[in-house]
Amino acid sequence: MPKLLPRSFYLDPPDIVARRLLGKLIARRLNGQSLTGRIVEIEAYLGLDDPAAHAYAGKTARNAVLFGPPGFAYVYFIYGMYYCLNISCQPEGHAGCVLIRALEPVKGLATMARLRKLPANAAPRLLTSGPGRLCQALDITRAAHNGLDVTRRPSPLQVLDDDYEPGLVRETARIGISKAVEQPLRFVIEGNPFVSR
DNA sequence: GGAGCGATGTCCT
DNA sequence: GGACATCGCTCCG
Repeated sequence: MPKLLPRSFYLDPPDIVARRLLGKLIARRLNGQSLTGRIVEIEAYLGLDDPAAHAYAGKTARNAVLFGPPGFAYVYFIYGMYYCLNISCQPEGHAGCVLIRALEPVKGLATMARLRKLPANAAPRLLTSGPGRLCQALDITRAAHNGLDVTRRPSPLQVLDDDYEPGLVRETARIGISKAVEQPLRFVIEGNPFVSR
């Protein structure tokens, strides 16, 4: 039986937490069904000293969750179309987070395909490989999930540990940003086909 | 299989 | 007004 990750799991700096979250499960409870995916790609965003982070400019209404306690979902709307899922890290007052960039779909693939508006037999790679895609596949929105505690039971959004051991972890530069591009704060499971692009 | 680009809402300057 | 932690579509080879 997978274990719910406790709040203490998220107390450390984002790069530590990001690496440690690889291989863990995101479980989305939707209409009595469980949509589950394994984290295979993730990025760390630091606080006030990371120009690429949303928290860089200081606390605003949008990013307030980042400055709160660890273990809470930070969901934001991007490019007028997509949502991205983050989890806050570090003690209250420290604005670190991790961005979930890709999942390996585990359970509920047919529902994920429907939510992505793809045919039921669509390639699994198209379901959750990318931060915008995985939010669509799991029906994660800012209105419903921003500020949600992911360490609580029950919850529509949880992070679980099923003792899966990821193989080799590769560390790379982050994707899609224009500032602090050189920092190696992206972590992927080496060779996993569900890593984005 | 890769480069180029348009779609489209929200927030900050 | 511009930037934006994206995606899917074209067009080209």
